[in-house]
Amino acid sequence: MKVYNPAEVEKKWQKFWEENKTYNVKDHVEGKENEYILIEFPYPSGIGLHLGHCRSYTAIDAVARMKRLCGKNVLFPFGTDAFGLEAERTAIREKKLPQEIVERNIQVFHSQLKEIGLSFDWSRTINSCDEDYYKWTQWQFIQFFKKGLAEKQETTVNWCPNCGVLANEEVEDGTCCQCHAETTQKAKAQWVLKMTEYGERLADDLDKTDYLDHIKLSQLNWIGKSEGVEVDFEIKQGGKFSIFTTCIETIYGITFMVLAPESKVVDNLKDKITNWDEVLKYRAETAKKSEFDRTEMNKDKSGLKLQGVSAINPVNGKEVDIYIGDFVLAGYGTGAVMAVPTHDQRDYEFADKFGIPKIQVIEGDVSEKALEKYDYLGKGIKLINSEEFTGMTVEEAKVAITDKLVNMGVARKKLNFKMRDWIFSRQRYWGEPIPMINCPHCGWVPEKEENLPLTLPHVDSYEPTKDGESPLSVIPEFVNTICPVCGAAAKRETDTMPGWAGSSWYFLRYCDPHNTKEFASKEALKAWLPVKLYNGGNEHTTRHLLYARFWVKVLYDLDLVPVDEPFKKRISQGLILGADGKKMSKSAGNGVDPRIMVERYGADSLRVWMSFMGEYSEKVNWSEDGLKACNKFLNKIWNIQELVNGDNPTKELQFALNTAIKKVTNDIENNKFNTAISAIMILVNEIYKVKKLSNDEYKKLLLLISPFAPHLANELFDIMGYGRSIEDCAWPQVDEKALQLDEIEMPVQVNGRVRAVVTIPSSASQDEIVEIAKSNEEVAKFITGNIVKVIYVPKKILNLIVK
RNA sequence: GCCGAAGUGGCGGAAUGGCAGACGCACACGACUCAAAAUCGUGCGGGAAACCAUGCGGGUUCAAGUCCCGCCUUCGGCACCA
Repeated sequence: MKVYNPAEVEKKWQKFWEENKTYNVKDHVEGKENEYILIEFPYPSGIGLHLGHCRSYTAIDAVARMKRLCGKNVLFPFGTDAFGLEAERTAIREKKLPQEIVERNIQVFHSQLKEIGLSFDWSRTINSCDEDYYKWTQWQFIQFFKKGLAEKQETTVNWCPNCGVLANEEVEDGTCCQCHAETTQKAKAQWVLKMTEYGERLADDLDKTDYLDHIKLSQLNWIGKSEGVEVDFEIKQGGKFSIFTTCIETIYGITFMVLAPESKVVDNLKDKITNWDEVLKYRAETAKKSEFDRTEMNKDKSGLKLQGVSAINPVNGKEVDIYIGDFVLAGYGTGAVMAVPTHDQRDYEFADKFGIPKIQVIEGDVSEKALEKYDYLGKGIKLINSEEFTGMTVEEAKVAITDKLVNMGVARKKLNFKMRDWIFSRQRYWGEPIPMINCPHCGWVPEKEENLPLTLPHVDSYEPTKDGESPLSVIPEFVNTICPVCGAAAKRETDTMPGWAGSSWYFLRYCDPHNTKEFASKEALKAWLPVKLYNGGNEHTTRHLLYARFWVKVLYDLDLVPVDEPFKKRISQGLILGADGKKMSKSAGNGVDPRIMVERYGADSLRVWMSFMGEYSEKVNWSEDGLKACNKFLNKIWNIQELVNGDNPTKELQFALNTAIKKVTNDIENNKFNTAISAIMILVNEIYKVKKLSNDEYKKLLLLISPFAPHLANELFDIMGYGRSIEDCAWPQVDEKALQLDEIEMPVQVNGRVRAVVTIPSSASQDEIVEIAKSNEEVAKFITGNIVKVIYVPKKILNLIVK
């Protein structure tokens, strides 16, 4: 017998798969059901594949491999997401073009992925920064625009006086991470996709998916759908503004109103406001704070009373003061709130700080803190101090007050979303150019679709400009163009799209990656969608997932894709931390290069260890000892060759084998890879105990390990003459008969404590089992009185309650 | 702060409300060997025992790592990193 040599075996099979295009898939195969299994396409960083990629890719590869053996026609594609700030910064640092860096990195990625034996369909590889890919990203943006879902809006950006617009992660404690200048918030017109129009469907359609519960919950919380009322407030000195509230029942408790400091309403009142200087000062202070700082609950409440103006509460005509406060954001809701200190803790603290009176309108104790909706809803609590509504329950009053205001014509029922529209502009070089043209006569018009892709010009300098405009804005050949509608001289949009753009639809392109007429044909999309299993990082369970769902819903409404939910099931892998329990990083020096591990122990050992090291969705600490152990385990499987003894299945092994088949099948299906491996280990231990097995039993063992250790399993298939390739075989079926036992072990408790484990015939009745239990010495010792109750859970436990 | 997740032996981790610690690592002992490595086998939470043990404090239950209430700690996200 040859010794197990992973390097040799793995090279052989990787070559075999490549030459035979084993994992290339057709859209239709007679008699086979299609199944689409997807991993998030990575950013191809220069470091190459890291352990985190290995963990998720090898685990999901195991799912794909098992599904194929189960007779499914499996699409399991790979691509790279190369646009974005990270690539741009790397390029600036290395003084190279992003294009060059990306190309180099992708090559490294591909070869590394092949070295760990992933069963991707390499004929479908895509890359989000390729022209024939982003052509379609641009084309889809134009469809969004034509549908009225893309428009320029006034937004706020982080502003550094030296470096221009900054990403949030480039701002540290109010200073620029590059030059350490103080940053401010600045208004800027940007392209926005109107995602809030899809808010309700994005929330409700989660019911159509099988996402893990916590992922659904994260999505729902992010969307933050709330039902409430939008109410108009007249300003005594002229004009009006609206607020949104989910607590209309507290409207009689209003003692002040708060506007966002930068609100247009405030500008309109400029002549009436007698402390305008203070307003300007407060605005300047606010501009220094990030949104995060502004809305943080624990911070000191800040605000400013607008002197000389007041608002009228429409429900009772009462006059109340108007404040500006930085915790109210101009871009969120209506940019104004009603304040009821007795029933909202933030308003309570604000009122205390500014000496504003409080009016209690709901029964309860408000002497120390506000009585909030979580305290009073659903308990039949009644209103006070609310004119004709006094004495109604909160729930009755909600309806009655809304009706009254709606009838008065000053209010509307409304859905509000915490989720905001998607800011789609970046003043960066390394992204898809937004294919829009600003014509002095026609306004914003899209580039002609036949002219796409609008290519990103190759330039020497692509660092952000000092004036905060995109690097493209200083390239006259790019900027100057003619209007596609009227032919007048016009200027191109110079902003590029965010990294999220290409990743919002790449899974559609995999269905038909070489199509030059459409982003994908209807037939191909129909053949594969929806994605059956989508795996990605936990950090993407809110935003990327939401953007992709939104994008697909829009395309669905345009009749361009056949599904309105792209992903049936979504799961996430946990992080791999360093051996020291800290995040792997260069500075911590705790990083591990998968290539070196493959060199030392082989790809199959690494694959098995990745799956075995812990619960898939939980973080784990790296340990090379565990990898060594997996190598040892594969060696044991290799050495079983010598124990194979004829073709008669041994009865003693059948129970262990079928238990393993059942467990491994269920576990892979449910993404419990660690216990799947442990089930195979138990089987192998059993084989070593019995020391002989049949060809059929060995073959089934090899099939069970093949999703995790495909090279080893294929090689042993070859050696044992079970077939040239494991791909031609079927996944083993459970023989339920082999799982039937004549006798079972039954733990016996007395008063809830296990006192013995007795062996009982599996056919025994409850009474018989009680008799067997009572006659057990250990049990009898603890039966010191009468048995007053017997709790028997078949096949689980017997509990005797003694008094 | 808000949203989400996690906390179990020396370590990684198992456990549809039903024998806590499966499986593995490390360790110890034994077999093989001149010897070592490799391999194979045995043992392995604490405690003499009664019992005590799943981050902390309460509760529900015949029975709680698991369910409920209140805390603590760690990690991820919070909209221009993707």
